[in-house]
Amino acid sequence: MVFLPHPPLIVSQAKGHAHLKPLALPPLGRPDGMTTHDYAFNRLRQAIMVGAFRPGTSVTIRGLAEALESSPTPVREALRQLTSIGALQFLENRRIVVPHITPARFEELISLRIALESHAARRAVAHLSERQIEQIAAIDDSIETEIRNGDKVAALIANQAFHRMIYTANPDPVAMPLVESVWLQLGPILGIAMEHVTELYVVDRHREAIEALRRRDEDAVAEAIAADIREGIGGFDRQAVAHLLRLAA
Amino acid sequence: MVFLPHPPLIVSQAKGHAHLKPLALPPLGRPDGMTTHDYAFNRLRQAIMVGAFRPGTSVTIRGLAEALESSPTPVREALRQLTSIGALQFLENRRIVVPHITPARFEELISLRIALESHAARRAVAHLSERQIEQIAAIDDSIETEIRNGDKVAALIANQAFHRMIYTANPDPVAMPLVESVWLQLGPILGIAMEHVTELYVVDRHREAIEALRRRDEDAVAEAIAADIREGIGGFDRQAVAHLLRLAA
DNA sequence: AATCTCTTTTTGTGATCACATTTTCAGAAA
DNA sequence: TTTCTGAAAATGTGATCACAAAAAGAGATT
Repeated sequence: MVFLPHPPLIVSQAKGHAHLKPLALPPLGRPDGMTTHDYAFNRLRQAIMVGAFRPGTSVTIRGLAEALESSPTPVREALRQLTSIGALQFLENRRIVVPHITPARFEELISLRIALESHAARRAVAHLSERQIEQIAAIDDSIETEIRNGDKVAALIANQAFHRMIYTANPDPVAMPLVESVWLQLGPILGIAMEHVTELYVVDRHREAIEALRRRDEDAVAEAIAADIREGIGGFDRQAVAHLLRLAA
Repeated sequence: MVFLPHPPLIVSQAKGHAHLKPLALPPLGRPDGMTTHDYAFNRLRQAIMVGAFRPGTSVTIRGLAEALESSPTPVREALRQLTSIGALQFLENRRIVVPHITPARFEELISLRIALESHAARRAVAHLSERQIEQIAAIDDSIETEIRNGDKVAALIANQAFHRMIYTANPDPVAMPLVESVWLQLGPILGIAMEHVTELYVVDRHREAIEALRRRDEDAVAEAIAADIREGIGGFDRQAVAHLLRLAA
């Protein structure tokens, strides 16, 4: 597997949003052999998940094709896939936009995250090896490192890796794609939050979860994950969300 | 909206499965104005959800394009979307197959259905109007009618409509797409089961759910839905699933 | 009969083009 | 200044084609 370097990706916005500065998509290695479509899909997905797009942003097939140095066909496939998992939305008039978020929808998504992830965590406990638990603890350390470095995106990605590593210990991780779908839908507001939050702090439910994993205590793991979400991103109340959305508008 | 009639759809299987008889996809109206891609997606999705494809079946882009009287481009988009929601799988060698199911994966999917749908039901209770509850009761009646008619597919679709109507009462039904993803993944084994189950019987947890809805008792609704799943399709134990998969192989 | 090899066919991929719809925008009219 | 109108540009859609990889099949060899 050879990883080709890739320049930062600048996406020109649709004309109606010309006042917004072009977005720089985080670079992402492209293993050779990977199809153009797959590359486009993963690149966009990653960008949305870490909040590189604002709610309501509209993108165009040709624009992305140009940014990714390819043609409309594979990009359109990638965009269609992204709509299937709730990351994008094809409107009636065929424009492609990042879905808007309302406080109510935000609340639904958080509540769904809690239900889904505490379930996924519970179903993973029995399958985790001691070694895997130590790797999870290591990821948790890296989160704090990234926070100290002030690299919010890196901290966010590490936080997702923490959760993902737990859930995918299950040999049939059927819940993982659904979890990622919810993450993608929360991505845009997360991006806004990161712009307006000066200091990231880590909710220390991770240690609690790791301890519970070591004890193989399914209920405690599920509860720690639920609390982590509730006190983390879930801590935004309706007013805070509405405020953030106003700031971004 | 004009609905055009459409002939039954015969999908020629990939060569390696030539011994299987061609599958007839249930017809589905195509509103004019609907894109070719959308039509292909919905038609295939519906077919998979009601068990028209066996696990392991492989499909080809050109084959489906011919069956749908269109070209590869929109079909490929539809197939890519279907993989995003777990209904299909692109293998390493680029063949497109209906995912295989193992007893363990089946169990995970059922357990996920329970977690997801009892959550979705709970979050819908407060939003259901009296009128909607009566409509749900009417759908439940239609399920029994279809069963008496011996129309398994119609009964299955009505059963899905019953669940869907509850969950989508939520004005932000963010869980619904995830629920449908799980339904799609269970579709193929459901199709096998229907071929080998002579008599459909309805688990009478639906009445229980409806009663709980009338009382606005969220816990009781969630528990009734969970029990409905557990005692319905979830009632297959590992042995039964393994047996069914052997029969289909 | 089973295995290997080489040719033929099938299949997924992605670029391109024509078409219809939508959006944008300049200029006229109120 | 605001609103309306029509031409020009941009955009999504879907069919087609060339290419490379994979699968299938025929024939030879063991």
